[in-house]
Amino acid sequence: MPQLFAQVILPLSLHDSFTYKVPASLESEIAPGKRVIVQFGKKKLYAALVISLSDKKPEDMEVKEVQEILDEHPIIFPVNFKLWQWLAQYYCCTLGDVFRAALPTGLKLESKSKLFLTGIDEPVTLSPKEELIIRQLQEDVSQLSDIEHKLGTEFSYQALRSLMDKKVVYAEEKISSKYKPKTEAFVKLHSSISSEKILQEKADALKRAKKQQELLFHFCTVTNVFSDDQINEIPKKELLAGTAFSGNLVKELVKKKLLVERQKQVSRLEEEKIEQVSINLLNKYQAKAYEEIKTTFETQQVTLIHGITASGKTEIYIHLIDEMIKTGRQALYLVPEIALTTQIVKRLKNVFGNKVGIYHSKLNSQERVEIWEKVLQFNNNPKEGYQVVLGARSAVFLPFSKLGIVIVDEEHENSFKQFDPAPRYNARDMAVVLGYQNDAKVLLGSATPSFESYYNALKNKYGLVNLMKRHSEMELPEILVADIKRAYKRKQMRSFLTPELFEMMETALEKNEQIILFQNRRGYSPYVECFSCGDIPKCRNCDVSLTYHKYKRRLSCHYCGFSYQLPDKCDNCGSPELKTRGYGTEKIEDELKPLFRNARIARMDLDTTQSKNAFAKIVKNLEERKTDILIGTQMVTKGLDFEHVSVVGILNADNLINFPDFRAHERAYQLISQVAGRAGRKHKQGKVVIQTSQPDHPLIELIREQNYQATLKEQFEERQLFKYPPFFRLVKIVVKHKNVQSVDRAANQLAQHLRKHKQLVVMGPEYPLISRIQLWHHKEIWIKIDRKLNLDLVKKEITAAVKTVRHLPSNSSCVFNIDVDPS
DNA sequence: AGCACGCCGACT
DNA sequence: GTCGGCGTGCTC
Repeated sequence: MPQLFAQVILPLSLHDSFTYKVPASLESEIAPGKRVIVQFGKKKLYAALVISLSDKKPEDMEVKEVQEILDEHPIIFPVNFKLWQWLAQYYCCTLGDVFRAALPTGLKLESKSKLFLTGIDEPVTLSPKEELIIRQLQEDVSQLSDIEHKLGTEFSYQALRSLMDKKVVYAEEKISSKYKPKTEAFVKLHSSISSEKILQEKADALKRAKKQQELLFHFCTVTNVFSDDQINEIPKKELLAGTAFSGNLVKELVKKKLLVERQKQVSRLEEEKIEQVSINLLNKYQAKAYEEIKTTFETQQVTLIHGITASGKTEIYIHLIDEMIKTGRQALYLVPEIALTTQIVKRLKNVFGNKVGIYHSKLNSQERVEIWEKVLQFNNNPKEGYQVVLGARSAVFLPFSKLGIVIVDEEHENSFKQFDPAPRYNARDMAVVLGYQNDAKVLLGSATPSFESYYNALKNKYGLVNLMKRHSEMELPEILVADIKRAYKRKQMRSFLTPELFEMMETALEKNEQIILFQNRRGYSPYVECFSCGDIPKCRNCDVSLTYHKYKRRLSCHYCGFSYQLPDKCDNCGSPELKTRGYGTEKIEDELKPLFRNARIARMDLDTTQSKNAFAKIVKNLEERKTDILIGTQMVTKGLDFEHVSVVGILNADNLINFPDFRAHERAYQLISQVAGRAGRKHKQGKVVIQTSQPDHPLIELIREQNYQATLKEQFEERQLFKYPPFFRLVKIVVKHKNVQSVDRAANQLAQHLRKHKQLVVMGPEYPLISRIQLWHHKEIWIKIDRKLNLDLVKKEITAAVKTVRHLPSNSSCVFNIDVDPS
């Protein structure tokens, strides 16, 4: 038999795959899609993924051997790998990047250098730095990276090498599995006890060990032993729960061969007992939309549903999923990260029970591996595996084998786009590709569709279904515009509130109704300023002013996390008068208290939702009407259904409208509409107040009318004129370096190379809004690509240009990030 | 991403 | 003279 070789990819940002010899002993077991341990480079070990096998020996090179096979079955299917390849190509990244993004951490392994004492006790003289390393090893810290970290500048490679030369210390590469199945002790009756009679005899024999006898009887009661609905085996924990029996009694009974105890593998995923309910009936508008979607699916792979907030899209999704899974296929339901609230999760579990898996970033890596396996399992064992997955963007990578439908809710959300690291993918666009590759239907849903998706629908690339009726006879909210500037001039402002909003809030509170206030900035104030010299404290790593957080009394950078105690005098001139400027959510909360003394006020932003259940708690309090006024950032726009919110205030629309980005108007429209959608539930018309200093701005008027079509039209004209999506494709290249001159030079070189391709519109290089982040200087080049051009070819040219410039002298420490379809 | 190799400045 | 900085290129 000829020598077998395996092509593998590594979890590193490398373009090529690598070939390893397959030893004869592993030949029968190796297969594409399985992970193997290989050595790569001098000493590092990795879990690599086999992508193909061949018997051709690679020429002119030494080939190492596969050391071990990690998986019994492939962990991805060929169709999943097809998506990986598409992704690497489309987003101009390596397969290694995709590998890293796709697999949960628990399935990615990398060796660590570990140091050990040889145990030689001959007196050797050691230098102080050598002593330090020895001391760490004696304290049982053996991982090299830990020692380096703990000793900091005191660590020296020279000292380590010298210790190894003296044979006091030796090093080894260790790779170990991060995923350990969870086990639990289970107890069952000993197999020799085969009848009730034997059991009775054995129990009688225990009369001198009263406690043991009692426990045995207790066991028989809880397991219904020898009855029809007998439980064979129960968790020890459950057996002892609520009793005074000790674990030692179980041991005694095991010793006497009455019971058997063993460790059994259990799932980490909580199997809550959730009440199964039957699927809701659709109202006539929902039913009509549902039928329309099915009709479009006959001719279209992808359909967009434009359904206003509270029109009941979720129920339609559930009906579509239900229908699909009855045919034995799988469903993927994608939502933006923060929309993964208990509400949708609960609803889905209610309807689909344990067929549903939830996949999001708050899960730990062990739980993620178990979900991965359950999705994988569906192929061979549909009863045990997950047929429906509700997840955030990374759920597109789960190993589906029989995908039938993909639903992307809130498809306009930019949290579907991954910024960093590569692959910079958009899960909504990947969902469309998933649809084509798996012959699955794709439904994109939004109250304010992204202009890209709507364009595709208008061009008949996607089907389009409208749902413009709110359920339960709810009316659309009334939207009012309040002029901040005028109120200021007339000295009518109360703190940050215009008289219009203030009065509405008072009335609402009197009627015991709830209020949501939206402000797009967290912290107390976005910056502080010295009253005498005008100095504004800035981050020392980034090109931004520091945000003041009053509760922590700290100035902190929202880009790198750098923070320090608020100084009591100006760092520049020593004046004690530091003024806070602008409004963050924290300050709003602070100033609201004296204005509405009896109201219960809560805040929802990144700072108040860090702990695991904080978000759910805030939502719960609002639902249970323990909160009167909720102040929040973007977060309040997502998936919250509140019945008693009658007033929504947008505190300052100016910074949304004036944001220097071609999508600013689209975003402002979406954001304000989404927040506005929180107002007015059941039977009552809600009120929305938009505070702005530009009440006559055309966009404000369009938002007030909730005129999506006109906003779209106005923006389409502008985008066509200035060559922006959806008419042109965009690729953004970010050049980074710790040194300004180096970024400038490299970025200019790159722009020059790109401009050789006459068909490309190359903008820049320019400094972005924040030109330095974590000591790295940034410069951006934007490329506008005509949709008529061959995109693959253009990307090859761009990648080639980046490659050329990267290899130009002294550019090697420059970082080049290619971002396709930046958001 | 690591890691080694090689070329230049700082110090015993 | 050597140590160690970093810039460069390779890893099956």
